[in-house]
Amino acid sequence: MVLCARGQEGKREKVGEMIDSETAELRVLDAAESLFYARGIQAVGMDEIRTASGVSLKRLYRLHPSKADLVEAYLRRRDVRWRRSLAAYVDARTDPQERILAVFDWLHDWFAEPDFRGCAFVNSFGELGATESAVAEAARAHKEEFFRYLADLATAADAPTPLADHLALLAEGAMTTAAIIGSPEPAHQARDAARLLLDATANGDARSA
Amino acid sequence: MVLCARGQEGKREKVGEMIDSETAELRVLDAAESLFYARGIQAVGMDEIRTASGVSLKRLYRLHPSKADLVEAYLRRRDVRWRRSLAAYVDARTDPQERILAVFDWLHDWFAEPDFRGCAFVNSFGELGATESAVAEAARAHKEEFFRYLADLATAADAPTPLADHLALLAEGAMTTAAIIGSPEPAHQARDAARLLLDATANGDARSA
DNA sequence: AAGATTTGAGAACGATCGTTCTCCTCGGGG
DNA sequence: CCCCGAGGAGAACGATCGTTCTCAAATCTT
Repeated sequence: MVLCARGQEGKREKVGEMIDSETAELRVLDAAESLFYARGIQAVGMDEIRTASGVSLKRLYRLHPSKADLVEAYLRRRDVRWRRSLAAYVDARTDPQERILAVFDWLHDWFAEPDFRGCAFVNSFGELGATESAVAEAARAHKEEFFRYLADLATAADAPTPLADHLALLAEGAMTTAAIIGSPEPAHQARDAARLLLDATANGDARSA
Repeated sequence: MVLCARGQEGKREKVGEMIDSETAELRVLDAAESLFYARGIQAVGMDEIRTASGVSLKRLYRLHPSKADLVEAYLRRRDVRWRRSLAAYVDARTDPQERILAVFDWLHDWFAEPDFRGCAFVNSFGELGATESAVAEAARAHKEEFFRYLADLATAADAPTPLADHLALLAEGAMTTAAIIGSPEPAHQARDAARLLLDATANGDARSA
């Protein structure tokens, strides 16, 4: 993944201000993530990423030969970090039903962050999904991974298969609703709904007309 | 709302090719809706809307003095047409619970349309919500109206207040999920979940720990 | 019928942006 | 000590886009 053949020993370690390729890449990805997520992809120019990261344009284009490449790197990294953060939070609980509900607690914490602006993949899909197929594919893959994770949590709780789909819809709806109305409250509502669905199926499905 | 003082009688009716202001506005809005929805707002230039609508740039800018103005008109019209279409579909049913479930049937029909690409407001919000506050506000207002409609359906079915929020999250989640995975199936899943929630509360809330 | 006015088609303008190029600096090897 | 290649800062280039302007044709007014 790293473009320049990271290092026959310390060929270019220079002094003081000089930064090596790995930290340059980190700074670029940090800047790209902050800016792309906060303002949208098309609203952020490469020059702004250069300024925010402190990396020269030349090096920026050596690390990512095009903006499309940088966008893909941004989405890739956002996907793994987002899912890792969620999994770390859920792993603090042991009871299978509690682990499912913890997903919505984690969502609430996320929604309450001051710079929360919805799901980066939904936003990117809405902006570029029709034009850049790589973005559409990244969003699809991210949601698929997330849904698979929910499905694993559901089967661990002995919940029937469709429940995982229902949880996914609640979580997904909470994300976009929280973003648009600007409140973390949908996380609580989604958690309540998830609780009802868990209880309804646990108590035997009394589905009368 | 109409800019040019629509008509001391037929002041400008010309012949043949000439089109009057009302049909020009319709053609512009049709073109804007198709293009903005299909490809995103920033990906469509004013020149393309001119070509698609067959209206001259001058007239286009007389009807909508800026692209931002056209975008707001697009969102306004999309909001009322979308909600009108949904209400017409739901009004074909009389049973209060059936009316709630009909929302998800309507969603399924929408998702199955070949050019379905998610909720126009979610997409616009993701693309421009951080930059253009009018877009963010339009999305918020649209979701609020939709949620109010669901709340009315829920109270008509004697459902407890939080159920309306749960239905909203399911519908919202189904929209973005259907868009990203490219399948209308989430509508069925959301309908199933709604059904479970309706039954769970109808049968008395058996919430045990 | 003739001048005033409006319109459409499209060129033009200015700004922005992705990408590349230039120039200058700086460190290392003879 | 002097050439050399690499790197940084930023100018430059080409394309796109929102918006305005030009100019000629067509219409309305009188």
